[in-house]
Amino acid sequence: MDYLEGLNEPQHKAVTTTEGPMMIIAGAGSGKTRVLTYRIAHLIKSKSIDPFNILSLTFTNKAAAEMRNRIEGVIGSEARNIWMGTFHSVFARILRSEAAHIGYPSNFTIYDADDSKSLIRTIVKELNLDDKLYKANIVFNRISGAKNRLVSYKEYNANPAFKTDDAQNRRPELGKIYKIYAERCFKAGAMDFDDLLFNTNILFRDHLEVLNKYQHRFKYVMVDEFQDTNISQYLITKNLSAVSENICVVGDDAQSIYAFRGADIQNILNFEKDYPTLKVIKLEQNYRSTKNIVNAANSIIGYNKAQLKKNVWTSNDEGTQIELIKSASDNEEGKLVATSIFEEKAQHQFHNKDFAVLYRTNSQSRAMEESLRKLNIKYKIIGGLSFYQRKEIKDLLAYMRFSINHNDEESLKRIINLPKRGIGTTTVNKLIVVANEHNKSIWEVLQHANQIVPGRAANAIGEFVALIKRFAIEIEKNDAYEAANTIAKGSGLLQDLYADRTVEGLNRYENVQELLNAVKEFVDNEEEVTGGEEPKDKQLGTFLQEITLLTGQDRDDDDDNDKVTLMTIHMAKGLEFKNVYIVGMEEDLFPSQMMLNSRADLEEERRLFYVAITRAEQKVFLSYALSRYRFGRLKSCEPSRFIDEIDPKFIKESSKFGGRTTQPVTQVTSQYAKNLVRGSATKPSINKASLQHTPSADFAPSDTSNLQESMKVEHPKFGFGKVTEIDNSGTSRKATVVFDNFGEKTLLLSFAKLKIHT
DNA sequence: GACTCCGATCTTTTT
DNA sequence: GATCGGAGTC
Repeated sequence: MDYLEGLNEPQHKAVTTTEGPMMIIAGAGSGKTRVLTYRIAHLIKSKSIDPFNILSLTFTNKAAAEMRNRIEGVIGSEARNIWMGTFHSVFARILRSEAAHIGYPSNFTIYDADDSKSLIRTIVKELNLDDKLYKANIVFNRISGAKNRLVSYKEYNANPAFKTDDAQNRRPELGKIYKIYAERCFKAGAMDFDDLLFNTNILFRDHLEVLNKYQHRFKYVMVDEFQDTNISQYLITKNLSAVSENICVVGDDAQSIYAFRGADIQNILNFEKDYPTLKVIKLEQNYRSTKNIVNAANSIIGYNKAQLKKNVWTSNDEGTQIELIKSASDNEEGKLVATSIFEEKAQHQFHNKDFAVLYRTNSQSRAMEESLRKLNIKYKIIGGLSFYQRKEIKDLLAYMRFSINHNDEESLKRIINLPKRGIGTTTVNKLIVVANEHNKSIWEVLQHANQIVPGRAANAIGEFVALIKRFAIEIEKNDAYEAANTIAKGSGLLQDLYADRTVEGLNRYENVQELLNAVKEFVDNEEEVTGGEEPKDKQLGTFLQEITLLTGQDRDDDDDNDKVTLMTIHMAKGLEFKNVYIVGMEEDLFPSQMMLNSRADLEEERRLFYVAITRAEQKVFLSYALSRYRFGRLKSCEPSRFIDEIDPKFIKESSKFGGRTTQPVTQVTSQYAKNLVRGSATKPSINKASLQHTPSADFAPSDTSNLQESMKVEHPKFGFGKVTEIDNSGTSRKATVVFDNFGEKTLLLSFAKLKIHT
């Protein structure tokens, strides 16, 4: 088989070992996608397995589509029949055809996180609970966590452990909210993201004949990014492959970064116990990065205790050291990074697309964008506030959703008075309360509105109902594009936006047009995204499902590819770039203070750092600022502890930018700008002293320029220690310190946070 | 019921 | 620096 040529030994084994349970531990850059692709091709070509019997779960739909293309290149058009996609999209599809078994309509709506939180807010209000205490985010996370561990609201309320736990957190009513939330979703014919997995589990648990059907269909199951699956997902795959036991999981424990949404690293560590005959293959050779990058990454991840043994290595070139860029403020950081990209491009003939800027939080993109724009460097942002979260888009989508599923409460609330029809919140709330009290569906209540609300509102509702009925017929009869057009025009949304001639209004109008284009593209597009046996249908409902389940990377449909990519580190999973800038390398930002406060999981943050660095093929830049705007306030920052953790051999300060005298910050706060407009402005309150590097009140590092051997020092993280060696030989000074509790460490003096004790 | 203005609050990360 | 909700007014 020609496709087997050029594989190294473990890769070859991973491709050709097809039977029985198997785990592939794939280090960063070890050619995992290649292995997965060829493995499927091999199953079909050499083992004559029907593509129809293969299920491959990937991290993004885009990855699935690309893999399908590559397999098609090897085996031909048969590849179309492989079931491929994300957990959510594959099982949403299965749930649609099996919905009746669990009492759902097959046209159920999928609630995104915004819908879920909005519903939670409504419930909290209805129960007269304190919305400061029962914040939508907190409640939602709690419910989500329960569902991901397969705890139903009944089990939740029956288990005293949850009760006492909630009571201790001063939120005793959480169980009640969970119950009402679940009931309301069910009544609205809606599933949230977690329900897609939760209900699949219920379906398989309670309907063995259904499980059996899929067990026999999916004779070979593959799971990519296994380290980021949660218990719910794990159980689905385990059940599906219980008959054939041909389950192959691929993952890297060092890249597990989704514990916060229920991913359980124990899945990977316990897999062996569940499958005693498990074969384990390790892919340890890195083909992506330079030696310097691989070794630096290894030196970081070495600090983690929880990990499987593996030895990632590369035969690639040595490469250059990681460069450290220091700046006075977040705005200057943007400037320096943009300038650096500009210069790298000029010096080494790189293209824009060879660069990625990675950050911990989405809000960090702003400063970068500004600077890149100023230097005329094209960029694109992956993730963040997506197109589909814009108000005008959500409004139109809500019309579509409600026209398909007349009980979708969240969509109804969005559109019933949009454009204004004289149906106010008082009326809507009354209707919802009546529906819930009499256990009637919203749709039913709407049709008898005249018995509940005054004549004028009732008339308006009557017209609204007629409108929706018209749309429903339209959707039934026509393809998605025609239906979407009718809805956009018939609802009055399009005219409303057209009438608004402001810049924002024009923008919104264009966005809606763009959405309609996307529907058109969907209708025209012959490609299948999810795979499976049915011919692709061009119904509006299918379009809606696809866009709700798009992952961040899926949404990257920019035709102009030569752009610098900006995204969070989470979004960068599975991608690679020639050069990577990791910005905002500051304590409390990365590692995130929030993460450390809420879950105390420094190791996950470190894995995130590991993921970020290993995206790069050639060069890594780390950047930190000494001050940064957060919550509209300028705060001083200290360099991240992660910088210290890199073995100094692999890192150096950027000769171009390190230590340059920096501009004072001239930005003013939004409050100041507002006051200025009102004419009541007081002086801008930028404190110049705050620009100086003052890590924390109780730990002020000393000037290390006169640090000498055998001096006693203190470090904020490592505690007390003694200097054993000062190294002045290189471009930057280094000190070796033996810490009382942490042993010997070598620190770069120019940014070492050391306090000298004389 | 619609509209406007002000202040509070928030920011991890995502399907 | 954006969004949301509440209060006040038409």
